[in-house]
Amino acid sequence: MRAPYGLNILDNCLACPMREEHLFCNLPVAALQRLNEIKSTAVYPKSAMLFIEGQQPRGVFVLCTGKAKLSTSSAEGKTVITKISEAGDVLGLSATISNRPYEVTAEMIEPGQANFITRDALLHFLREHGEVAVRVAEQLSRNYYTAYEGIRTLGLTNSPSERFAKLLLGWSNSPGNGDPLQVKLKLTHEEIAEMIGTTRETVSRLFSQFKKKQLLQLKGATLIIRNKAALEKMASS
Amino acid sequence: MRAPYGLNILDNCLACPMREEHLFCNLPVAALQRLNEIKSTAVYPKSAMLFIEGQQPRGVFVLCTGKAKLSTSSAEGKTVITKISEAGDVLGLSATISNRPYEVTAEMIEPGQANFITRDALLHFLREHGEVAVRVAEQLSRNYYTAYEGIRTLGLTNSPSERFAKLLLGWSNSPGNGDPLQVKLKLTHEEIAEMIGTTRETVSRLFSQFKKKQLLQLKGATLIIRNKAALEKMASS
DNA sequence: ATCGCCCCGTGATCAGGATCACAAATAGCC
DNA sequence: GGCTATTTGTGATCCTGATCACGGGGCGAT
Repeated sequence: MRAPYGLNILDNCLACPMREEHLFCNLPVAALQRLNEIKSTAVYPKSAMLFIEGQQPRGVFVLCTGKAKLSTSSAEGKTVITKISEAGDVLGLSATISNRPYEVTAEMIEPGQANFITRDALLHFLREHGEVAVRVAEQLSRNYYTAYEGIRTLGLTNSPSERFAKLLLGWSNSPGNGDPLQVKLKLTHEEIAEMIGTTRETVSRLFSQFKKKQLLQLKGATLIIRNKAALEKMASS
Repeated sequence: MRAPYGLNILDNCLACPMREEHLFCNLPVAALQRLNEIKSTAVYPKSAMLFIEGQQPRGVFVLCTGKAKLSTSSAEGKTVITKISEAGDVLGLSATISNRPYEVTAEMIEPGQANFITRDALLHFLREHGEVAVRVAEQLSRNYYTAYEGIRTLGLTNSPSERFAKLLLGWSNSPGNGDPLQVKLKLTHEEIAEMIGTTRETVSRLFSQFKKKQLLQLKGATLIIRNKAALEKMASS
């Protein structure tokens, strides 16, 4: 098996090591077998676009490895990142289900593999396998909750510092990862700014301030949280 | 049939005059009949709470008549209104499906009737009637899109005036209603502020400015849009 | 090594809203 | 019809973060 971009390919969903943790992948064998037949697999380099905001939905992408950022932009070039997707996420689901244009752009920020399922194949598949439709509804609910959290933080929180604190805590409470106080930074200040609705400069200043206040520390690209309690107080202020 | 709060009760979904326009109500007769059996009907006065953010989901409400506002609040009492729900909307769906706490508070702002379906009954119903599960997925996708729009406007738009213009245009393009240039105002400035993430005072000033600029006009509680083109330019600026 | 490109840090300025504080107006309500 | 409670208009002040500007640093290509 070729390994472009230095990655191993997971060709068979049934043999996928992460199958169990992934909502959409942890299916009855029969369904998964069928899924395995209708999917096509590809590996993407960094900054590859899986799909672009406004395109007619071609189908869904199941992210197997790597990370992607989901973003939306305004006419004037301002951008918001709505989510950093990780392995196991299903991208483009709501657009594909409802047959409306993709509402976000999905761009790889870490190279990885994604399985693609065309809209037609997916719809057929869902009709055949009712139990999967429930998964779809679950995933949609999840997406909704995430979007919803976004609204809460953007709407209820007018200070960038508060949102910044929230973001840092979100990273440190990363799921599965036992509350690490160290996080590898993978986003540029610009991208962080796009996540919390502020500017690059402000993010830069926030890092400075937070360092000065002993809330955090930077070792190269590793972020160390020094005073979690204080961050939590800021975040919920 | 009693008519509390001056409203007629729609007791039978099959005979509902608005059945066709409502995504969740326009079902095959067999399914609707069953739905009719498992629902319970109630009429709510203004400012009645259907459910409150954080509560365990008891089930869903199908709004038959009237309007409700969906909102979420922070610890410090700041509030965002995420949506004004109209007849035909299904409230509490994602929370009920995923069995997570209601993520918003639903409060009637115009008295009306709602049919309630318990979580258990709904889940049974969905299993029996697969075609309805598709409706649910559709409705969830819809909700997602709405939430998503919220993020876009809150995140990409930092000026209240822009968001205000957007809101006005949203009203004037109200669905089904052939682009009326007149809209009956039903929200207080405070509530409008909560929709566009600003303060009551700013909304007041925005109305003044927009009137001065001949963009709109007020006749009592009726809003008349005077210069739609200009509003559109502001909204997409 | 050198160039060029993208990131990052930080200063100076500036404006738009948040906030506070009243007064006027309106809407319900008995 | 009058009375209270809510809603609205508007002024004054203040302050945060957006914007502009520029220099330094890292890193990959050639």
